[in-house]
Amino acid sequence: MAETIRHSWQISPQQSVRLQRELAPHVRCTPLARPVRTIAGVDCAFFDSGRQIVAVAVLMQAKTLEIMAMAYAVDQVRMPYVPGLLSFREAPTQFEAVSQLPQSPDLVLVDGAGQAHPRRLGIASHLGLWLGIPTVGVAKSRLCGRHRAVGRRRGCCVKLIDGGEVLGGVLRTRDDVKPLYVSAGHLITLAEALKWTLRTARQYRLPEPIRAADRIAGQLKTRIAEHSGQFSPM
DNA sequence: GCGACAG
DNA sequence: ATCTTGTCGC
Repeated sequence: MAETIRHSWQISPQQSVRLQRELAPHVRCTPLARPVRTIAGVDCAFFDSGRQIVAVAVLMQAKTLEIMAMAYAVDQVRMPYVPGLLSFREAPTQFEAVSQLPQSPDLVLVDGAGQAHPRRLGIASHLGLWLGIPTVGVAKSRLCGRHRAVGRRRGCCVKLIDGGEVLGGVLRTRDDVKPLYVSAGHLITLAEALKWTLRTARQYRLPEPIRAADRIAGQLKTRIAEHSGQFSPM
């Protein structure tokens, strides 16, 4: 079975970069080892003036996208947002949320990069190493790499290249809508990552698992803030 | 030194 | 990410 990684999340930016270089070689973009029957989507929202973070994990039936369960975790924000070091800010809480699900997902869709990262360890890959299960990185914008223009129709896709290697695919999930930057996270191939991203993106740009997690996180931050005596005029 | 830069 | 109503276009 896949080995999992454990380390402290509270380290300096310099140590974070060193750790990423150390962990990247452990990521495996190999074919899915088992059929995907359940898929989870994870996303975060910030509140309390950016001092707290809530991560949500939504479990769905892979075929019907019916929601089976939802779990969340709240934490104090300990790291600022630094391009390239996003996982040190959001992954700890996301890991906790996914761990709270009643059952382990066969695949996890993460909002952010996977292999399409300067040091090949975007948040999807990093979270995958911690969970020890397949993950896909689905970013709404580009972190690194270059690519040609993407066809305007749903399903059109072009390679995202950096340093001579294919890091991911720029995929159009809806006609004439800004494409998504998809890359393998861990324990999955790029082709499979693209297939599952397109397959779960029905009538919206984002895959349903991530979209559901995003929406629920937005509702939760407001509810949690109100419950903890913060200002919420009207 | 000058840009670029997931969420 | 977050602050936020209406509005241009198909």
